[in-house]
Amino acid sequence: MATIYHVARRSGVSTATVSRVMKGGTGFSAATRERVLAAAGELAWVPSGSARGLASRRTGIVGLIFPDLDNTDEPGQDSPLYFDQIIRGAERAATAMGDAVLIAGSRCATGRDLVFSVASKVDGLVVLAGSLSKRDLDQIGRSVPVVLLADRAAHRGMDGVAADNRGGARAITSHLIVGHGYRELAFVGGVQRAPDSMERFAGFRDALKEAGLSIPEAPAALGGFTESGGELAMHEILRAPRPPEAVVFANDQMAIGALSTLRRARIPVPAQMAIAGFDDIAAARHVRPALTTVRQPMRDLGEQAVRLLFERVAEPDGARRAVLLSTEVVLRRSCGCGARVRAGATS
Amino acid sequence: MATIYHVARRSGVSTATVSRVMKGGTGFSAATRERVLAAAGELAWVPSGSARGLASRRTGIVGLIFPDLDNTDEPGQDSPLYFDQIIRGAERAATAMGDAVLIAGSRCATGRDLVFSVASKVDGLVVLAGSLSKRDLDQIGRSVPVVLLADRAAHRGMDGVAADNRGGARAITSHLIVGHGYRELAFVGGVQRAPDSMERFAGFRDALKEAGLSIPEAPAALGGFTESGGELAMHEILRAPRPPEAVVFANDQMAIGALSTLRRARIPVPAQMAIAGFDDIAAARHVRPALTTVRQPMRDLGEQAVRLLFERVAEPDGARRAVLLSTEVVLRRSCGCGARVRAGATS
DNA sequence: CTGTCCTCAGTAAGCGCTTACGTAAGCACT
DNA sequence: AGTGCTTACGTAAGCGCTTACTGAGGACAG
Repeated sequence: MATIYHVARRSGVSTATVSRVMKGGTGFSAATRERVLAAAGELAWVPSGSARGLASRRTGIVGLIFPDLDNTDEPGQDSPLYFDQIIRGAERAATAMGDAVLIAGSRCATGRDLVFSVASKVDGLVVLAGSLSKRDLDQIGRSVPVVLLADRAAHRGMDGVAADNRGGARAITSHLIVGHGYRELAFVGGVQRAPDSMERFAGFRDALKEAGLSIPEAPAALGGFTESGGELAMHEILRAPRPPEAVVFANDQMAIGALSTLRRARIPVPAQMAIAGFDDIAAARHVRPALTTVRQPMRDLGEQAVRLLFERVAEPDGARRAVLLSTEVVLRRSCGCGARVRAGATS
Repeated sequence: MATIYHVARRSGVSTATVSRVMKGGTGFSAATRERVLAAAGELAWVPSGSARGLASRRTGIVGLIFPDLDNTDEPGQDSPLYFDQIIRGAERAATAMGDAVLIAGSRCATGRDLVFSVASKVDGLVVLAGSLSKRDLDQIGRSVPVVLLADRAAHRGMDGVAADNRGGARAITSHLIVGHGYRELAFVGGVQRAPDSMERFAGFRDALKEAGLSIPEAPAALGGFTESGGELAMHEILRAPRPPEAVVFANDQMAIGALSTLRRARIPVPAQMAIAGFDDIAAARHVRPALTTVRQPMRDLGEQAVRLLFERVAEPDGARRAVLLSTEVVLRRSCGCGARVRAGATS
């Protein structure tokens, strides 16, 4: 394999000049530049990323840590976390700065080690909520800059970006109340104490309070964030002496499961019961009735997180920042809206 | 930031020993090991990936090049290429070997440069079909091992893995003919000369020939792989004096678009016209009628590609290999099947 | 003619690891 | 005591770049 020395010799300059040309800075003539580039081309030389990284203390890579990339979803199922959109957003922001994105799931066999190995290869890390224990997070934070993604509680001294779950849930619930006049609403959570679910429930309660309706202490049911969980949750709700007019789910998957249950029970949606989800996964448009939901700006989340990371890398001691991205209510049939209309954004 | 020297001094050993301990090999006592690990922990030391890479000529990273990660899909739309599944498969295989995955899209502003920059940071590259020109591919291939993903034509001297598009299309078309007795079939392609589309069309023709039916020269229409393209293609097909009984689409997106057109035209599916897609995207289960389609083993593709890459890295001069992964017909309502049943795999 | 500044380019000292090689000590067996 | 093997560890030479420093030469002002 060719090295910078070969290229330098072949083009008759020093390695310093080759380096300068490759970095694209200044300090060389046009003629020199051409000679160097020609030599590099002829030798098919690609500067070693490792050597560059070592000498310049910048790898040109940002890391993205997911909780469980390696999960065993049925193929053909949506991932509840929209990994791909986040990755794309991150990739876009990184590419704009000439960086690449290294990804890793933390929940696999060798997860923890992997994370540390990734940390050693990057200039900074974007960590999704739930990927790391507080301890590991702290430890990692001591060796590279970290931005938390979708972690409601900005960790001590770390930057964070998240979607406005609470505002989104409030907005969609208000739409149900104000736009359609429902007075009996229920909320279905994912799993006990899941931060996303709790925030969305808080937003749900905000809207009820605002409308002067009575506020439940806890979600009417829990569905584990899955379709089948949503089916069961809906069964539970139907068992109540007086089922609600509308129910808000903590994510789309559960809402879609609930739709199946309702179809089987021959309960017309939205005529007899209105349904709303959260996330706007791809399937939400395709189920019948199409699902009213709240869109999370997943791609923007990834993009902003990486931007924040760059800022932190450039200025390690700047003030920490917590960015909150607004969500968007997407109105479809399941809430009772006739046409597909989009409401404004929250916050 | 701590270095190996600090750790060595603190634990009273040489850097060589620290290195050996970190690599997890042999050549040190248990007591030494503990001392080193303790020192490393106290100093929050993470070995520099760059330095490691430079000294050992292994970065522990595999690269994944996509054509257009940075595309501007509507959020909430499926990506036609199942990027996330491929990424997961790749990540799984890489993680199993202790490696991480670096991803990059090649079609963005700085795409080409990015690809070369990625090439310099990895031990090998998995390149998706359509990401690189033959020239660039050759050039990259001269500096790192490359495995082609989903590229029908294994490039000179490169390993490749792909799904059995032709076999899958043949299988699903045969099902339409043999299973349901349709004799008038049409095929809708994506874009002119798109390799995937052409292979699937070839499989479609195989099945017709096998059944002794007359074989069209070209697809009945082209839909550009998008939903709206599928809607238009179906309009075109309906304009024919005698529309077919069944139509096979080169991907699910177009088939789903076609379903919309048919619903609006009040043509019952599958009663009056049967529909089949290709890919088994998430939405295929959710549209009504649910879409009969062919599942591509996307995750396996990613996994196999990375495995192949490791083999090539380990043995640079071994014989090149081309792996063909079988596809699976997924029967749902849109072809005329009553219940959701799964047929066997192809090839 | 001298001093100053600017441009283009070379010299060489690292960057933080890995690893080939060397050494010393311990042990078993002559 | 000598030989040979094994284990445990240190020495030091890189790996292929970047960059601070230095310098040569030319342009230009005084």
